[in-house]
Amino acid sequence: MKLEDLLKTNDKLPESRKLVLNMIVTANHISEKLSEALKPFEVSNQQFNVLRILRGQKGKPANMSTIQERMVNKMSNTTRLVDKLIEKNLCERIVCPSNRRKVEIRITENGLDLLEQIDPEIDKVEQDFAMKINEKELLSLNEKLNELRS
Amino acid sequence: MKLEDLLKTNDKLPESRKLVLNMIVTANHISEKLSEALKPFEVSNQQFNVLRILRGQKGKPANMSTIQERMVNKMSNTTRLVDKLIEKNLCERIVCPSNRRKVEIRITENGLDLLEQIDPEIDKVEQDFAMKINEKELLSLNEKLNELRS
DNA sequence: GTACAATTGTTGTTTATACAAATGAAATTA
DNA sequence: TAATTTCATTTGTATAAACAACAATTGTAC
Repeated sequence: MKLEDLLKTNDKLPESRKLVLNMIVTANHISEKLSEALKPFEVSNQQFNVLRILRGQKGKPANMSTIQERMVNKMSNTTRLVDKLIEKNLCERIVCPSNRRKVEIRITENGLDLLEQIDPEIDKVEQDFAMKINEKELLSLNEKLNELRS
Repeated sequence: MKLEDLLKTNDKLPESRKLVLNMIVTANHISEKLSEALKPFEVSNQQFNVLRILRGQKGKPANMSTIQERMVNKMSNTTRLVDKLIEKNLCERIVCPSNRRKVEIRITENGLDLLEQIDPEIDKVEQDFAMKINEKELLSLNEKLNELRS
């Protein structure tokens, strides 16, 4: 959908402003699709993000700072996010034996099971989204997005 | 910055997933730049968005539903957002005389003055961001983002 | 005109987020 | 070894967002 139609404006916007608005609107759009897909599983985008990070550890536990630096949305409150996951028995927290300032967060069997159920749904959302452009465009778009953050 | 470095992952991600993550991360990045620029003026991204919509009315008042449909982040609570702007004397609300369910929101002189101060700062952020790619790429990127929402 | 549905905004409540300060443990240093 | 600094995480608090319920006004059918 054209940006101007979406924002229902008649004004001619400069391309740089269009880019900024387009980025934000498009990212919102895909975030909504993701959270819709996650809804039946009762986990938020952020909670899902943490679960995937924990699975990515492949058995090794993660501590708070590791999770935080790998998150898509850097947010201050990883503690409370992990608390939610623990309540749902999707991960567990143990005080690190070698350094008691640290904690070790580990995904549970339960959490791994849930991720396996969720995976195909998320793949579908991601592919439906990316499918809108062709393979070559996809690769170049990913490169361009990297450049925009430099 | 490369996405994999940003998320500090060693896993090879499929391009469709990269696109989704890249979009979200890049949009967060630009939103942060915007809210940094707005900070000295003590308005949030959303409040700024509403102010620009009101200015775009060119003298005509807007009602709640108009504002809502033009907002970049569709959010339920336009009422309270406008309340904040009224507190700061940046806009005013009058009950619509022809239909008393409706309200008419109008930007104040004060609000217009503030926008004039803010404008160059935001332009700068937008241009710094878009500058990272060349003019031709910028145009094609904007088109591609439109397609991704279709 | 009265009843009923639709429209337009507002409010209440719960949950999430941002930022700063506090806690408690470990490492450093004097 | 006592005091200080640094580190890793947690907690407090204020603000914002999401979602549902509510209220007021209008339009329409009878």
